[in-house]
Amino acid sequence: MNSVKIGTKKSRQKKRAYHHGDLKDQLVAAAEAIILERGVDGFTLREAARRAGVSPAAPAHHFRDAKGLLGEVALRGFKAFGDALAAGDAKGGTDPQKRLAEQGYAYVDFAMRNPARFQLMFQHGKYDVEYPGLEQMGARAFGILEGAVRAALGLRAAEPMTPDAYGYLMAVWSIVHGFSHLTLGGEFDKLPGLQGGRDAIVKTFLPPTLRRLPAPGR
Amino acid sequence: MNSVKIGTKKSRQKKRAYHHGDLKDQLVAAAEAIILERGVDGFTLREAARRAGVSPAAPAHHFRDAKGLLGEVALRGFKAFGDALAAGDAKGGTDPQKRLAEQGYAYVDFAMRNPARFQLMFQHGKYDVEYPGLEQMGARAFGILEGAVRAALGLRAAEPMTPDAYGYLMAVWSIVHGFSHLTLGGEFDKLPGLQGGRDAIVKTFLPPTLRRLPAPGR
DNA sequence: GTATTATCTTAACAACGTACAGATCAGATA
DNA sequence: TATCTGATCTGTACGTTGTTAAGATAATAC
Repeated sequence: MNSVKIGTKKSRQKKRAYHHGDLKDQLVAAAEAIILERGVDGFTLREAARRAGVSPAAPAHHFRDAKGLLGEVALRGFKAFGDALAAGDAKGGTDPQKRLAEQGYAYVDFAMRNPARFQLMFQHGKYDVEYPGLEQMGARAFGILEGAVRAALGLRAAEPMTPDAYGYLMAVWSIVHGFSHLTLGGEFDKLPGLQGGRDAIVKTFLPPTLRRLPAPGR
Repeated sequence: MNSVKIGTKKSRQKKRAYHHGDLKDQLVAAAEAIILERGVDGFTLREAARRAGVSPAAPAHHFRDAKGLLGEVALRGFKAFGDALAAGDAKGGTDPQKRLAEQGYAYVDFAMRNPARFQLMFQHGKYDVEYPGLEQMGARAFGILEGAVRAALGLRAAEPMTPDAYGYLMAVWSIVHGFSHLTLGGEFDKLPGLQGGRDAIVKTFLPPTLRRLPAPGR
């Protein structure tokens, strides 16, 4: 009845071949699913291997150890995070204050849409911080935020950041990060009048919060 | 030569008695030492038992499980945290803005002085959130912060919090919490000109950050 | 003094991360 | 085509973890 495709290299085979063919990516996908379902602490390398259908020793050929696999997850997280911040920045157009506000919203929005990834990314003990490319990907995301702060303060690219600029940057970063962290931690859940889930909370309270960001004094 | 005190109930004995006598507190002390040395993830129940000089099964008579022990640690953390916030509040005197700023400083200062405890307290998955007394101790600490916000907005105790008041509260909480979390996470370490350790960072940059807190609009 | 209860030990179990040796397969070389 | 080489995966095993069950010991109550 059904036509059967067999044995071609890329076709889905009922019985998995001895060689998996796509193990690395599937381990990453499994890891992301696990931390989403069970939290960052709920991750185990063996469970990831189980979901990919391989033995517990198989991942070692693609990642140095469990923290290495989570390093790859963090790397992809910072990539997506940077992209989200850049998109927010672009959405802000030429108005420096709007760029900053849009980036702030994008920051929190990313955390809401990627809770497990976000929480992993800021738990340095959980993954291999030396994982190749990770540091620069994090620096890239940070740089996008710094760019908007520089613009808001009228600093050119060559100009060094002033102490006041650093203070401003830290204040902006602190407020969006704190908001994200507290929301994901459920700390705001106790507050009454916040029915409607996290999205509603963000939509309701983030704009006025960002509006409270200090105007640049320069 | 030496006079020997033996067998009195409270005296330190070279060979520990079969009954420990002070196991619960020593387990808590050991747990706090471990998370300080090795991070929250570095904690193991067996290591805590080892340091207290008892078998791995002994803690079960004082705490339901490992998360229960960390629940006690978190409980004591929230107690000390609330005390610190209250002290800051008192230091602010009668000026509502000063009360709030002093509490903000106390918030960050607590995190800097109790990094492991602070990080544990805001990692709900790590400890038993149902641990007796924990929820109310957390609510107490939160209430102290809310009190200063109410005062800053001129709200009486009986008066309900307005949506704007909640927004203000969340902004204040977010900024001090985000600052604490990012500092402890080492995220600010990359920023140049911040040599001198965390204490220096706080002393230099927290005051201007707090000065950027929005004035109450009422 | 005896019984009860609280406290601790010993022993065991399943799950974990990881290392090691060997099996299997893909692709290059000849 | 045949063989070799390296990459990929399995099977097995070791030490560590949290937790439980059964028994030993000491403090307390009666």
